[in-house]
Amino acid sequence: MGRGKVTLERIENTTNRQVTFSKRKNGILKKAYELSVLCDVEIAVLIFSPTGKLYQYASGDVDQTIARYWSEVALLNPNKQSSKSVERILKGQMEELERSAQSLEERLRHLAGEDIFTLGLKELKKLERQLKSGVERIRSKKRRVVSEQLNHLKSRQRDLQEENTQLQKRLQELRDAEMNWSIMGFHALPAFHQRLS
Amino acid sequence: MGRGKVTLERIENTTNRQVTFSKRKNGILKKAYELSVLCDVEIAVLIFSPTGKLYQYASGDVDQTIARYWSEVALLNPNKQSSKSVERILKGQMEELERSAQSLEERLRHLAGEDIFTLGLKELKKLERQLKSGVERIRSKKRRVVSEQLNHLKSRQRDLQEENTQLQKRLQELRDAEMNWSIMGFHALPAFHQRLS
DNA sequence: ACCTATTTATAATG
DNA sequence: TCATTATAAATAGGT
Repeated sequence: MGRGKVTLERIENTTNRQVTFSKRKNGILKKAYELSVLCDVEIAVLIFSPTGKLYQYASGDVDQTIARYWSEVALLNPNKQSSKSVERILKGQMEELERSAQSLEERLRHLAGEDIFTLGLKELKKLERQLKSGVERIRSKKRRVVSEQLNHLKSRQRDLQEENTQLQKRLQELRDAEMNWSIMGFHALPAFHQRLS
Repeated sequence: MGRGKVTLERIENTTNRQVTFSKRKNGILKKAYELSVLCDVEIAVLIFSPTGKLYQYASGDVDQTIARYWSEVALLNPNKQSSKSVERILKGQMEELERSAQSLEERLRHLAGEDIFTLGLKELKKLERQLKSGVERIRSKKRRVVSEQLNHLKSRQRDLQEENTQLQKRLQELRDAEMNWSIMGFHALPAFHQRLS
């Protein structure tokens, strides 16, 4: 919508691209706001400009929307929660736990209902067994949740530690390079480019 | 854009609201796609329909974009209040789970008490004992492990993340400074010393 | 779901 | 970056 028709590919002219970004970003954020008001829905938009700046809109709390997203995704594919974020995995396991607790409760409701006086001893013993195994299932799930939480946090921690080490190293290299320039003049500048890339 | 001008308030007619939601949702997702292509930017859109269904678009990986959002937000407010929100939500769900387990236990106790005269006394008492001790074991273990170890690890993780953010920032500053020298000559060198210190 | 009158977004331009 | 305007695109209301 404009004087020329748009072709759906990266705008090569930098200025045009930035101008278009600015305009369309505002457009999307406005539309997101309108949708949330008109239709009373939860929406979150995250945009990172070419220069890395963050623009966002959220009808409510961004974090809450993200949490909701995680729970939804965890429900949709319970198997793919492998190497993703800690919170997402936690959330998925929570949902699983909740489901199993719910089914147990359902069975309890049944048991506590009017049928209880009609049922014979055998049936009641059977229900007892089911209850026991249900509780045991929950217990083991909780155990698994705890151990997986710890494992994931530990591995995340290891990753961060590793990353920190690399960053420190990089920073030291930059300091070394800078020192070389100070001492030797600026002939080493190209080396700086190499170290940075 | 349509035959009538739109007023920015919740559409009360349910059918209209759903139709409008469907249309505008598609519009926003399309615009998000176009923006990502035209301007080569990272963007993520999360929409939850009135019925709770999730619609989304992300130029790359949603989780990665969310991760980038976290790091950016952490950089903007160093008081790191944002990441606590997710924790709060998860904690709330933990507590909900705990409450549900508690009510489960109560129901079991109640059930056992009522049926004590109808059924085998010994067996029911045994069941109750097992359930009580089982639930209590779960609860205490979870309390101990989650609130202590996990809390500790999470705070360490936050510290590391914070440190990483600072390091990244520092690196970026160095890159910026280097770029200035390339462009403007080396007049800015003293500033480099300041930035490093 | 499809149509089309209208509104809205925005590309080009100054 | 800001304002204008011609035009493309989105969509409200209707079928």
